[in-house]
Amino acid sequence: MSLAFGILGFLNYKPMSGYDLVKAFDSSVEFFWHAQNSHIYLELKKLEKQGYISGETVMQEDRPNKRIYSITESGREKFLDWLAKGEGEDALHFKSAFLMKVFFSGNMPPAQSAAMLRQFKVQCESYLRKMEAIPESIDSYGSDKEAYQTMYWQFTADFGRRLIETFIAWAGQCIETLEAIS
Amino acid sequence: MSLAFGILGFLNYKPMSGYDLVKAFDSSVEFFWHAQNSHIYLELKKLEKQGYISGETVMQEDRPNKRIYSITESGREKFLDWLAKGEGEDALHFKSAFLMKVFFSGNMPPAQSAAMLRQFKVQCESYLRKMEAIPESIDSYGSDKEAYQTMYWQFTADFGRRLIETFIAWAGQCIETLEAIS
DNA sequence: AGGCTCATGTAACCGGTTACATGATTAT
DNA sequence: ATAATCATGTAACCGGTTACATGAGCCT
Repeated sequence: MSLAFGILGFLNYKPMSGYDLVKAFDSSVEFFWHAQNSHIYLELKKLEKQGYISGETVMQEDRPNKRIYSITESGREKFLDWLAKGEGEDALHFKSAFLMKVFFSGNMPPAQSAAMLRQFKVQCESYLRKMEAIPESIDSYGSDKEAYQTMYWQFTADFGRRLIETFIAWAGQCIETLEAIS
Repeated sequence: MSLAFGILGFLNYKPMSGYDLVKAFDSSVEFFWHAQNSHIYLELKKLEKQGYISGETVMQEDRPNKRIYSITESGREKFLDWLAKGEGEDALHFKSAFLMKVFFSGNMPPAQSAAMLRQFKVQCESYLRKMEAIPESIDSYGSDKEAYQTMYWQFTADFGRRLIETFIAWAGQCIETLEAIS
């Protein structure tokens, strides 16, 4: 259900095409909600059929025609309802195949699991460097009157940074422990 | 695919029934891989059909009969292959509807989003208290020769603790920021 | 009498992924 | 020439969830 709310959220800012939405997802919520373009187009059709958004085809000459979607009143209502009610227990819910692998890593030699964790740590570090550019890009994007919107974007970006830092610290300690016993 | 590997991982320790597996998931990997009992039973049938596990019905008098599954050679092979190869980019992948809500929280009054975050923080704190008992329960469960298995269980539990602490610190800072502007 | 533990499932559904397909225009 | 950008989709599949169903024995 959540992709639908993401779409409604973006369309609540302003009308957009499927293509615009793909880019919006990619450049903002990507790290905690990856969306396939195929999925977005599917969901747009569904939301339109349900009356939460309405699309209008815009003819273009030098580019392919496009379909611009706007949120409807009932869509806005649905979105705001979703926003207002807390996630409850689900807020903490997440899935990680990587942690499952760590859980069962007693089945390989410590040297190998240490190598796996070292590789993971390196990945985190390079991801963190990429993330460090995000706060500025948010500030430059949302200027003027949207300032109180961008604050929340900053919050999620900040969480991303903290999460990666936590991963790095944790992996570092696991590696130390593994090195100590071998 | 990952539930399958979780099942193979547990059956690699020792043969178990579906019921045992439900409990095993619940009391160990639950926080990063929740599994429905219906799903586990479904997956067991599938894995048996594929030849990765084999089941044997055990008759009981005072309790319902049960079906004990053991991992096969090809199952063990598949499991170890999965373990050995890294997750690549996917290791960092996760989804959070809660963060999506935060991202769009500019659409409600700051007081309301602050309340949401406060509630979230309280939830985290009570979850953390529950988690603090886990390390001991792991130590008592995996005694003696399994010591080097339990180390990895400790790793994942440790990550869980750090994650929740990160959530708490982050939420605290968000709340402060929100209070400062209102 | 009521609820928990043991024990196993089916059916319908849904959210999301993978793979594939098309085609013009514009920038390098 | 080649690749990227703009722009939109379809079909098959799959992993997982929700809701429901059953029933004996044991504990309080």
